[in-house]
Amino acid sequence: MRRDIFQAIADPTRRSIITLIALQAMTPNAIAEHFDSTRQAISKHLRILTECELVKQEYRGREIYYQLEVKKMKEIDKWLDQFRKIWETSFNQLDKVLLTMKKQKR
Amino acid sequence: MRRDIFQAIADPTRRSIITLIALQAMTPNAIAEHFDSTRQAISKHLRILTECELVKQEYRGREIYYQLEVKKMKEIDKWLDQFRKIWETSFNQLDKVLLTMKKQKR
DNA sequence: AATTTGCGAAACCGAATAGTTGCACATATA
DNA sequence: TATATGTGCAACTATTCGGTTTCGCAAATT
Repeated sequence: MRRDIFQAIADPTRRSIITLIALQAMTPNAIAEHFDSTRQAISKHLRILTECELVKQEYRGREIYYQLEVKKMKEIDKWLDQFRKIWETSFNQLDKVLLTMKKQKR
Repeated sequence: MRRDIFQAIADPTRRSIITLIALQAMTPNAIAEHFDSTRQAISKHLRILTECELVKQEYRGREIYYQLEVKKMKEIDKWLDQFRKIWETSFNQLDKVLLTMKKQKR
């Protein structure tokens, strides 16, 4: 199923899960312990995160380890690029204005 | 009303609007011309974007000009920082963990 | 003064969402 | 072999979401 990564990170619980499994692979049960909702609810979140490839699974016996696919996060970073350019240039424009004012002062 | 910025950028139409008014302030009518949905639908999106302060309004007569508040986008960038640290390491820590797990498996 | 234009708000609707409970099933463990 | 454990899936529910249509109102235009 095709999933939107921005829709995936819209939910605060999912963002917490992402942070939780960023450095360590964890099982659904272990993850669920960090939240108030049921294991099934967490499982649903993991399904959504897996569907948009933000999270990868590794099967070990009856356990499944989930862990963040960090590379996928770059997509958000890439989308931010267009705005990064703006907030950098708007800073430059401010410098420009300040510079002009200094020049006029003389 | 308190709004979540991540929930705001979850909708593809809203992301398009954001890009559209990133460099130029625009009226709802002008924005709506770029989409298939009605002006009222766009107005709803603008309301949500305004509520989470991603967009600023400027009243001019009976017209209202909407423009992106670029600074607010930095919040997303800031959230990405924790993951940027991970993907920027030359030897991915995540791969390291996986390797350790595979070794323990043997 | 009468009409047109630009806008937001309200009421409504179908679809999606996030949560629950109750299962089925494979894998460990006794 | 019998039981406990880890997991995903299905069915159901309340709520939210994105869209439309209809309306009211203020500002511009005639």
